[in-house]
Amino acid sequence: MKRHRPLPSRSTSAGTPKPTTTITTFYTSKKPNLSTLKTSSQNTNNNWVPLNLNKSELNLPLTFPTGQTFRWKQTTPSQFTGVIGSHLISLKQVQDFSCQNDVVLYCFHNSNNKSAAKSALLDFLNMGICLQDLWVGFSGCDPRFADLAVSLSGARVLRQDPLECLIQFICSSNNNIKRITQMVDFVSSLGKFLGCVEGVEFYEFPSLDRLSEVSEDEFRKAGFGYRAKYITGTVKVLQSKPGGGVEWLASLRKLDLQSVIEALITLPGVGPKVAACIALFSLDQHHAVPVDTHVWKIATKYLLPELAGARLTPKLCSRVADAFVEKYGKYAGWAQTLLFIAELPSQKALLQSLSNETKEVAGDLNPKTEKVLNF
DNA sequence: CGGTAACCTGGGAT
DNA sequence: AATCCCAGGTTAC
Repeated sequence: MKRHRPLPSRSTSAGTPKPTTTITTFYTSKKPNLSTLKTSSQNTNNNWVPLNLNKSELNLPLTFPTGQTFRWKQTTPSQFTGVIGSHLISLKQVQDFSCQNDVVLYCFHNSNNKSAAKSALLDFLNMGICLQDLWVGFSGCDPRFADLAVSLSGARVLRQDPLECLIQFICSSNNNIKRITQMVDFVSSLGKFLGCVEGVEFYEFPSLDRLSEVSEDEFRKAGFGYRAKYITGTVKVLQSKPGGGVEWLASLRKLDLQSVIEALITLPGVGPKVAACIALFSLDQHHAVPVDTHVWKIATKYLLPELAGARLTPKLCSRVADAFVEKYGKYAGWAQTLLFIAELPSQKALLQSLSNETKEVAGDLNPKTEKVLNF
């Protein structure tokens, strides 16, 4: 149907016969020097501090590795590590036997200013919003949501830095998680090195100016494919904004969803889906609903069965988003997040095994299997 | 203006 | 072995 491997495209390396794929070194982004390494590895004796919440407000594995950020890494089985601004932070979930519940702890690896780091963390976690309250509402208007919520509690929407979010989701288009992560890692490595945790390197996200120093060709060599020109193009447009691109992005937080989407899709590489992701995950647009292939399947299955079989066009895209808002209200994006997670192969397997525990025999592993019975 | 064919890339299915 | 298909889409025709 589609797919033809045509002519070498116009813009890039037409005249340069590349001696095959030697991963050239880019912009030697200052190798981590010994002193920084030292300050960051001192934290094997770091102190963990409890956050005042439990698993139903924040479940780490249902929040970090589920596609809203590609910058956080699982550094131990129970621990996730990432960067917020210039703060290198780990979170981990442990059992608290005294109250029969899981507790989330945090640890600052490089922050002199603990209170600044703490407020940055709470802001990033969107802690001003009570997940349980939202879910009570969603469960009330959707019994299927209520079922899923029991097994998947604590799937929270983060409040990320807009530039960081924008670049990540430009990388995500028509792409798979593994390669998206590689690409985001490359972008990250352009920023200031902050330290290692469990052998994993962490960097501050690069500034717009730093990003503008990287050419389309360099992004291509780093494996960005046709998204290379999206990145350089978007960076250029942002830099042209009066007052600066970062300010411009931040100003979108005060606008209504429609205006936010319209503004974002003027950036190259940003269409309706990516715009909705940026709006929801970084611009306080809680009712933005990113409609991708997964959500489309969910919608045609449960929400708009009359559209089953149709292809996902931009128009239907917004129709699905509208249907979500109609059903779930002002925080429809948060509802979508859980429904999306439930569709992920990993979670699907988990839900399946949970049901099998009560059914003793592993039955149908077909992902098409409808909701599992709970006795 | 709405619908389709290209588009980088790599892994898995046919 | 050669193609096709898909992965949290966007763009240009």
